Amino acid sequence: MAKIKARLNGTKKDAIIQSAAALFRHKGFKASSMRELAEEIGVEAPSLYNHIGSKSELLQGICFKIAADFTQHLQSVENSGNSVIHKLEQLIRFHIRIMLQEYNEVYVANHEWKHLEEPFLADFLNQRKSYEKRITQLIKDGISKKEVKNIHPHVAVLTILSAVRGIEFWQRHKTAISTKELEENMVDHLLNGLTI
Amino acid sequence: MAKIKARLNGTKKDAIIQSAAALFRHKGFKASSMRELAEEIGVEAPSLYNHIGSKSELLQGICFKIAADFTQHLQSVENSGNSVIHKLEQLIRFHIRIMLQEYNEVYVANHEWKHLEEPFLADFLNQRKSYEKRITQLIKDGISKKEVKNIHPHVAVLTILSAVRGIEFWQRHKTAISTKELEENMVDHLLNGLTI
DNA sequence: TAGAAAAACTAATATCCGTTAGTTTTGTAA
DNA sequence: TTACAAAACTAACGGATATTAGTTTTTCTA
Repeated sequence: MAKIKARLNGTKKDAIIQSAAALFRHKGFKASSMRELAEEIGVEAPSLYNHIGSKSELLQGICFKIAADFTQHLQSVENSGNSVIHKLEQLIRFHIRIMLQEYNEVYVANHEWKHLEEPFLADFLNQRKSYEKRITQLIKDGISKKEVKNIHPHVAVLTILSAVRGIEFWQRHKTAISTKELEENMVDHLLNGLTI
Repeated sequence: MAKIKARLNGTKKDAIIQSAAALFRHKGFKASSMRELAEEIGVEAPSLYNHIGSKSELLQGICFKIAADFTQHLQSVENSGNSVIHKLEQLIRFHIRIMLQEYNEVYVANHEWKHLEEPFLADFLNQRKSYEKRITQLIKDGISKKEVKNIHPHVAVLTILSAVRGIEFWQRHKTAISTKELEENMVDHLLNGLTI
């Protein structure tokens, strides 16, 4: 029987990908070896290849899974009939939650995508670009509806997406503040600013 | 005579560090080889060792140079007698400027520090922590002086520092917007928010 | 319980890496 | 021009890497 334990739901391949995400997050993709990954799972390195195709494939699995999650959520936000500010709030909250929930995967997608090989690299970057573009359009709509101040839309998107990525740092202080408090404060800051 | 050209001001070692920063930024530290670095400079790999001690030393040079720049600037801001909001503005503007000015070095310090070896890794992380802590204290002061809204100070610092790091992405669109416009918009967004 | 399929193992390979040793070339100063 | 020092070169080493081939063990199914 396989020594590689599948999580209660999911294949062994999924279990490997999950371990890989943790390892890649901790050491970086290039600095992570298949031998290390195998050891963490309790198996010899070549045994991994009964379940996966290659090391690169692991990175691809992680990056495209996360990209799909974000794209799908954006789609549903766009389709909701809410105000622009409310849509932005939904997006910010989703980013924060998925960052806390699937920390390793999101971190890897954010930091290690450059080690994707073509044509996956180009595909990934296109998806990112399209995601940014759609949020930029959202802000433009907000400006023309006078819901949002007349700010440079692309700069605003950049500011929001980057700020939200910073939740990565929060993993260290997880106990010091609740998810809810973190969410409320960051949403308030990004939408309403710091001044009284 | 040396084929390695020193920049008009600076030693050959400095020229190597500068090339290393560009290479590490583009491919990541672990994925960058000394042979690649040498080729970019127009020399064989072993020749580099007439000027530098090791690959690790290059990363150290980059990371600690940037850390020192930020710490020094924070010191001067703390010593200025300005209001808290103005101090925050100064910090944000400095981050944006140095990010645009020393892009490669800042990027590497932000993304590749985890490949520092001990005791340098611990030293670097301590400096980061201290930097964050001092800005957190700044915001606390602002709150008690009623200059800043009653927000969670650590979350605010996180939001600002992360947002500002996102200028990295801006290198791609450099022509589309001026530094000044970028600065004004981001400062306005982070201090005053998005709503009208 | 027998046979098939899945998944583990060992051994090995070719490649790449940072770095050292030893030598030769180049530039500088007398 | 000669001697010294700086910095280039070639060759090579020891170690790590992802992956393959071939074999044995384990597990599932009938």
